[in-house]
Amino acid sequence: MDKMEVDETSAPKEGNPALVILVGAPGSGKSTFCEEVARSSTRAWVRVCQDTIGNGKAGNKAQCLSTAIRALKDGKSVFIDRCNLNREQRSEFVKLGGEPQIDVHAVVLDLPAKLCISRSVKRTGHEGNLQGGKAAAVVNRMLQHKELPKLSEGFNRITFCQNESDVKNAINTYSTLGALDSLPHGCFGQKNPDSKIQVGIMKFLKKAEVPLVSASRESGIEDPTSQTPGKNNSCCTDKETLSSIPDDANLEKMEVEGQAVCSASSHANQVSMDNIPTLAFPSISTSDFQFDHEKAADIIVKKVAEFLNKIRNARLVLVDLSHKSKILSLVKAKVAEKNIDTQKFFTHVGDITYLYSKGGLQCNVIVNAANWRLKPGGGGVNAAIFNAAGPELESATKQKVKSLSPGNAAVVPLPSSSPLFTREGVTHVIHVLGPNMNPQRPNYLNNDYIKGCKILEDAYTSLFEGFASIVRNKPGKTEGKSENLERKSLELQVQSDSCSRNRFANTDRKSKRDADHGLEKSKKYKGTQDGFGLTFIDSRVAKVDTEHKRTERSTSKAWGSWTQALHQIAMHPEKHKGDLLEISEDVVVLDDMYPKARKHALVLARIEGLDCLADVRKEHLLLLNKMHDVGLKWAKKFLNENASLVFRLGYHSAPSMRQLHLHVISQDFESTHLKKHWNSFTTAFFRDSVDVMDEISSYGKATIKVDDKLLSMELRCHKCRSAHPNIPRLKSHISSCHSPFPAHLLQNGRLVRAPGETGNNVQ
DNA sequence: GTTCTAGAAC
DNA sequence: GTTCTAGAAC
Repeated sequence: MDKMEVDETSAPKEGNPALVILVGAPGSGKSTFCEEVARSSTRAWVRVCQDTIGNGKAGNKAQCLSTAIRALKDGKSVFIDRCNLNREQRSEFVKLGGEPQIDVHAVVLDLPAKLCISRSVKRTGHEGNLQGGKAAAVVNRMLQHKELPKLSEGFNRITFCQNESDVKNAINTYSTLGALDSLPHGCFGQKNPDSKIQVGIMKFLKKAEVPLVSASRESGIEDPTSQTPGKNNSCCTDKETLSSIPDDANLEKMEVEGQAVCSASSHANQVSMDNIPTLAFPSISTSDFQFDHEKAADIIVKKVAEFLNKIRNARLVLVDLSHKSKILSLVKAKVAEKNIDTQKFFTHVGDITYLYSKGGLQCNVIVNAANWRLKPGGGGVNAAIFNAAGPELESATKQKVKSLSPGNAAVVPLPSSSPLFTREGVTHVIHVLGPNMNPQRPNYLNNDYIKGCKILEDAYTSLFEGFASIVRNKPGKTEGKSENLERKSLELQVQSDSCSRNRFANTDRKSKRDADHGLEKSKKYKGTQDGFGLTFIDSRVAKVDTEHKRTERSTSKAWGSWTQALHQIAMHPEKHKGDLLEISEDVVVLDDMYPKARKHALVLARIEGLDCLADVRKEHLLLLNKMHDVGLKWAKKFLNENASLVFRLGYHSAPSMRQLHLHVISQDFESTHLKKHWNSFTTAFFRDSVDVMDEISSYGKATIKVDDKLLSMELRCHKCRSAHPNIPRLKSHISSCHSPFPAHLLQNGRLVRAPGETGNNVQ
């Protein structure tokens, strides 16, 4: 193993203070857990309990945080004894582990709700005053919103306990943790991490939460508490989880595949470095764009050195697929001549989309060698990253940027649903476009290396600055005691050399926004930026812009800029191909960008001038029929995937988005995006497609209910018609309402179900 | 204190 | 349409 690739000296020091964040509902036994461990442990444990922190009375999160900080400073290990049932509640505590020598653990007491409730109901004199009858409701409610912790949140170790024997084992594990010991990193004891995904598939995908137990074992760290699989430790009873540990056979296989596999000891090393924000990047332009390797290597080393001089709490990794990579060897050779910290910059051989799961390297941010359209496909890194990240990256990218000029970078936060996020812990992708020296590709620089080098330097500057903006705004685990200093120095440096289009303002809030937009060719600034050899992009943009203005003028209703998206798609579906479910002569079908239910698609009319239901006349009847049929077809397709759904097809009386569109929406309304829209889908404001067609054919016009009262009506369940005080309460009701749909919806085919599903088979 | 919403900005 | 957040409601 090359010394540069892994630094042997950074193995976790033994005996780190541990920050153990308990996760569990009231009655799950958090306090008991802490007390039992503290009683028999030789370590000094401090239990931070929100229920008692205010002089024996309930306190707040801030008090818990400051108590925890104090205890950790004193070298004590800390239990955070509060429910911590969702990521957000945990995040600030996880950040306390910013000091690399603190191990951040989660212990999840994921016991049956029944048990928690019965314990809560029975107990008296509970610290949090949660006991008796109201406990049941509270526990139930809390468990509805539980989010199990993931390593990607910043935990070094997570122990899941699903029954009392698991809890016993975990208590034992922590009780016997001496002052000088540390526990293996990774995920332990989760029986079925995601019940939606088959275990076999998880195995195949090499799940993100690869337990690192083998790593520390093999690296010779003696750990009295780490046990042989299945022996005494709940964490190791899960064979399926264990099987994803790269054992010898797996290692061999990965070598064959040409994947980088660090030795097991490197896993342990990486873990200790995981606290540092890490950027993994491929060499830009040296592959398909045929940029001279020697020159590129010089630029990489120069830019890396510049960046590392500015920012201390970050790490850069140059990644290539093959051990034979010429650019890696060149860069390694050049780095060796320079005074560059090999812990802060090293090379890695492997697939950039499997850095953590296959390479054990935790990288928060990865760089994509993108094309100017920011489209998936092509090949190489771009194809690999878009493939691995799933459609989430494509839509997140599209939302932020349309195109990229050479030398520029665009930071795209990765939605947490993306496999790259869940499996690899990648939070951002930075798209970057380098100079092209390949005559076969557009914008060929005709061997002009003066221009080429300048653009390549700009590309690295942009992408590193993009990374800096992420580090600065989302410090994550780096946010520790030195946070303020670090932030300030970073801010000053970035400000002092900020280029004209990239300004960071002083206030947190503003700078966050700026950073989001700073480095990229955002939609807003598109066409106004200077770029190299990019006239064709800009003229294309200009054309679109004038088109906007023209169409805006032609319509009577004043549509704002954000209302145009659907219209643009209807007029130029080919430009949005990747986002669309279907394109035909008359209609375009797409998933609603912000689905208000488990399935929510739109069927768009493609003719110009048909903006909303009010515009529909008899001559559009055929089109309406077509839209309905296509909507029905897609509803059926969705029903094939999930027969329990029920669909309703209809139009909003007064849509917010221009261009007539038919909603095909499942009636579960199970979506985080459903907020104030409830009444627009469940009152007469929503015009069923079948009714609209009838009205048009009978009267030549559709009934439109634009009364504001409809939208501001009380919130009533669409099935049982019960009223609810607010959206969250309504949502929790509809998630469990088994009433049949009201009679009028059952008529005339207003509801679309799977054959045989009558809706009467409720339990 | 926390949850939720309304209204402005985009 | 969403995002953001002040301040109302609980």
